[in-house]
Order: sequence, then C-alpha cells, then structure tokens
Amino acid sequence: MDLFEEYGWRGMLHDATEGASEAFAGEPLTAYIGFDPTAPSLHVGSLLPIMGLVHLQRAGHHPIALVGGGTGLIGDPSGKTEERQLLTREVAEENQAGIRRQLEQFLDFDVSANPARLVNNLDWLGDLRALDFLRDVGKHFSVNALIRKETVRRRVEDEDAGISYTEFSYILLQAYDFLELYDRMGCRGQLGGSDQWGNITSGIDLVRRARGAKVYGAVFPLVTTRSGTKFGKTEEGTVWLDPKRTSPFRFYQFWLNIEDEDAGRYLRYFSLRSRLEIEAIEASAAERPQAREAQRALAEEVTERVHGIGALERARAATGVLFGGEIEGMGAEEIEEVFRDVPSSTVPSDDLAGEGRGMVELLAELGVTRSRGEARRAMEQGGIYLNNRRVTATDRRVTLDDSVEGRFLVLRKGKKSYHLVRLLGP
RNA sequence: GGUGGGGUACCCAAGCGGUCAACGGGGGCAGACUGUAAAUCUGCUGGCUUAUGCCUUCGUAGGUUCGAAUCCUACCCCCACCA
Repeated sequence: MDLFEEYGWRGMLHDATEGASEAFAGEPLTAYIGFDPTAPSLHVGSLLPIMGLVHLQRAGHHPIALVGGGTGLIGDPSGKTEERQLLTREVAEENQAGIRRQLEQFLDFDVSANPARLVNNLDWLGDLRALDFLRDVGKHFSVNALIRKETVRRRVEDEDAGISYTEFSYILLQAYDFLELYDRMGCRGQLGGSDQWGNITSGIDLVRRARGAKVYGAVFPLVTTRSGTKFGKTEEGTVWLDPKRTSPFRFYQFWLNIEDEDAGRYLRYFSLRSRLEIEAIEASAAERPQAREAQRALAEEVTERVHGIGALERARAATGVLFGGEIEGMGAEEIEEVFRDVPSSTVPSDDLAGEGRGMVELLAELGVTRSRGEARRAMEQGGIYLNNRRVTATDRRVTLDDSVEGRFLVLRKGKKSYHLVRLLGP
C-alpha cells in the first residue's frame, strides 16, 4: 500500500496538491513537517501530523521534522485573530529541545535506509541577510496575492487587530524553509495541518519560481470531537506529551474516556494497527460498546508509544484499582506504586495530628476544588470521597486516623478526579 | 463629522432607583441512570472560618440619593444609518 492509500483509508487526508499522490507512490522522496516551538512540549493536537510523518517513514520515504526555531521567533498569523507575543531566543531553544525528545519516540532516527532527520530553521534563518532575502525570496512574492490570502486578509480587514509587518512576513519565511530544504536535502514535499495549506502552497510556488522544480504538499484534517469540544482539552486543560505536564495516568485516562462516536476515527488516526485489525475492533465495538475496545486499544498503544511500557503498566494498574476495586486493604507500598503518576501533593503529617484539618479547607488548599465554597458544594452533593468513601459532612475533619499507614490519603472529586496526598513524617 | 443604539458575571442575554450576587440560555462542576460513553433528568455555578453576616462585581471616573447595574456629568470603546 502506498502512502496516500494509507492516508486515505485512515481518513487522514484533507487535501493535497496536484500530483502529490502519484509522486509519493513511486521512488522514495523526502518530505517535512514543521513544528512550532511555542511550548516546551507537544500536545495531542500535534499527534496527527506526527503520525503523518510516521506513515511517511514506514512507506519508505525520508521524513524531516523541522522545528521552527527561527519562525517561532516571528509567530504564525494563521488561525490567530491577534498579534502574537514574540518568543525570546532562550525560550524558543528550550522548547525545541523538549520537542525533539518527544519526536524521537515516534520516528526512527537510526535506521540506515531512511532515517528521520531533525532540522531547525534557525540554522538558516538566523544568519539570513535582509538584503539577500528581499532580493532572492521577496522578489518571487506578489503583495497583491499575499493580501488575498485568507489568513492575512482577515487581519488586514480587521482594523482593530491589524497585522504587523513581522507577521505579514511569516509566510515568506516559511516558504523559504521549503526552498532551503529543497536545496540542502532534496526535499520535495511538505505536510501539515489543514491550517497550513496557505503556507505550504506558498512554499511550493517559491520552489517552482526560484528553481523551476515541482514539489508537493498535503494537509491533514483538523481533529474534531463529536461533541464539538476541542480535541485534546480536558477539564484539567491541554493534554501534553510531556509526563511532567500531563501524567501518564491522566494521558491514559484521556484516551480511555474518548466518546464512542470518536473512538474508531481516532484509532485510524493514531494507531499503527493494520486496516484489518482496526476494522475488527470497530466492528466489535459497535456490537459491544460497553467493552470500549477501541478506547482501550487507543489508550494502550498511544500511552506506550509516548511514555513507555512501564508507565503504561502503572497507568493500567492504577486504573484497575481506582475504577474497579477498593483502596481499603491496600498497603502503603502498593498505593505508592499504583498512584505514582496520579496527581499528588505533600502535606506534613503534623498537620493532621490531633484534631486534624477541616476537610473543606484541605480540598481547597490542595487545589482539588477551586475554592472552599466549591468544596462545600461538592461535598453536599456527594461528589467528594476520602479513601473512596463518600464524605458529605462539611464539618468533617481529616486526622491521622484517616491515613493509610500514616502515609497516604486518597482524595477524589467526582467519578474520575483522583488526588493523592503524601504525608511527610516529622 | 452627524444621528441613533449599545457596553452586565466564563460566553450570550434580561434587568432600567430598593425585594439584585443580579431572570433565562450556553458552557462548567456535582449527583442519578449507564459502560470511567453518549443522550436524558436533578442540583450547583463571585469570594470568605455557612453567616437570615461581610467583601468584591453590571465599560472608566466622578456626582445625586437614606439607598444605584438602574438617575446625572465627563471620558473610553463597540454597532447601525447618514456624510
């Protein structure tokens, strides 16, 4: 199966330039995707483009991941309604390092035939001379055409937001990346999210005008959810790939909680299983949705790829205990192990000596609830649990007697939101 | 530049001198049901040591009044029509 057939059955292809499909069905080509270093970690929203590169590599082509260290200093106006805050060089560099590590978990950088490569456009944009750029690149762009571009036009027409010259130039810089990669590495394709279409086609035009070469582009769809919420956002916020920002436990839970209607589609996007396997899972999920096979398969596969087998096993174990069994009867050691990645805080055990602390106070202080008022409300409504036992009395006090072996408390809000409290001895 | 309309809590949107922390809807949180799903139903949704209590909030700054989101003045910003 060639690359575009693969994209096709997975529903990953939103649009492609003319000839792209045929080009990628033949000889191995080199293609790239850009990642914006606006944060030190990628989040699940970037997962689809990453999988796009993964399939590219698996199809025998040469993937390049471009970290936009240079363009990140400028800011992409696409999809933005306001002028962006500029990143400092230091922050951009830090962010890049984090992103690189995460990409390494998806792409093979060591295979000899078609190793993935990582480039940073700061390497060429950083020393670019303004005069050279204007002569060699600017010459090929018509301002008339640029102003007509959707993303630019919106900002130009909006008197209030406006667009700075800096952001206006962004599209030229990104187009120049393509030209640079074409020259340096013979790169013939660029992939990206559907919001990158305009930027990608600009790059293609530039390579054609400047070098007379035909290169290609394709974009992936925007990942949506059935219920219209933004994919990759939960009540806790963005789902990141960095375990320090989103624990493997929460990451695993995110996938497990995908709605039935979205699960099959996501499986096609994010799983490397074969078409036959995925269709089998979809069929059995349709028949027995309560087993949530598709969600499980997703959670297992993606968590393992991002966080490793150890973290997956802990997430699975914690899930089994929290949603199946009892915490009673568990020893401190077992809790320590199972809850390793569950959100936690530390409290001096002295605090709970004698009379202990008010439960309401504790909940708010640890951030389990946003305020004391919310803590009270949640308790009155039966949404607060201590060691998996519902607590409704708002004057409840928490003492050392409530702890497991004097070391842990397990707080819970609602069905799914767990919080472990470690007690620190004197 | 002229005329008219408007700026209310996370968003939309009522209120137009006291009974307003402010109707209603959305969103969010919690509960029931279920499958850690969706849909549905119920409760809650500014903060505070839960109190017929206090503090903060109705564009900004002043003023009138026992008392203002509601009236007055100035200013800022939006929208519509005219020029």
